[in-house]
Amino acid sequence: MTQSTQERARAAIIDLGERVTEARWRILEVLFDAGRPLSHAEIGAGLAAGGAIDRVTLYRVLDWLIAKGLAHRVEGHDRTWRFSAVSNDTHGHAHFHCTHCGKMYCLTAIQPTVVLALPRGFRFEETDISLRGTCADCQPH
Amino acid sequence: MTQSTQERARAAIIDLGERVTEARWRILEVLFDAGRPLSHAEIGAGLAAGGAIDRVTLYRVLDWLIAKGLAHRVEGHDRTWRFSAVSNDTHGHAHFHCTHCGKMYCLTAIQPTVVLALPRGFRFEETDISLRGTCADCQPH
DNA sequence: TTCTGCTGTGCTACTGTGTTGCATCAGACT
DNA sequence: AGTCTGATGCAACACAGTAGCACAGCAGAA
Repeated sequence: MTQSTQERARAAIIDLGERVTEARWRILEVLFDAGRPLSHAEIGAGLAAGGAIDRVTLYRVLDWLIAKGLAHRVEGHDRTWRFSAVSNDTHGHAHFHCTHCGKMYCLTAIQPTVVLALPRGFRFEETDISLRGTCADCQPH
Repeated sequence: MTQSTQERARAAIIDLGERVTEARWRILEVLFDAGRPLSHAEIGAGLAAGGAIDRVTLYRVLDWLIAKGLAHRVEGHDRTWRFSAVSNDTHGHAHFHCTHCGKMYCLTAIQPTVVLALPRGFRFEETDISLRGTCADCQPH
């Protein structure tokens, strides 16, 4: 299992024709394994087992993954970025942020419909829809 | 003009039966004058003219205003909180964040419609809808 | 108006997230 | 294996937000 996501990660970088460094494929592997947006700290914890990677390198690799289209960045409700591997549909899906455990989930299955109109002169670029609540793991019963 | 928002601010605090301190009414006055969500730094700048107020006090007064229902907190795209005076309809409106000048606007006139369904076991509490783009002041022409 | 007690304020110091500069190391190609 | 470019690690920094504690100012009583 781990082997397969590791190979997926390496293959994704090779496909771009970019240098396959340890930091890159290990970080991407963690993102693949998670399947949901992870905070910087969560990624760091996920990497710890196989030997820690420097904080700064982690930030730089994440920026690189985003620039290369392998990851995307979401903002949480706790003023920290979350990073997740890019799946087929990256755009237009909402995120759910659990106020109890802090975990974030992609609501990819759900296509939100937002009806909006802007004041004159405003130019729209992107919409973020985020939900707050408690996730299934954090329900009292 | 300034006189009237100042009096509005003092009156709002008096109505609660709470202590009318300089920090409280001056900060609330700045929020009333702005009419849009302000960052901590913007509020600080707005206060500077009449004598600066300590950073920490500013945070505490803002927390107090929120607790008392006189202000609400919005998150921007730059990982900082924005604070705005509470108007008639506080809930359910979207926010617009200008990627050029960083200013945030409330889209109170617009009632967004979001159609969403959650995975089993998830309990929903609140939705945030935020738009990114360029505001009227920052258009090229 | 002055006194007094409570609580709000300011100062200092700290945490955590994210960034910058620079020397060193390692991946890819020959 | 050798070389070169660019990625990594380290140290230091920037900035938002928070905590503890002593002092000051607001509001009610004398």
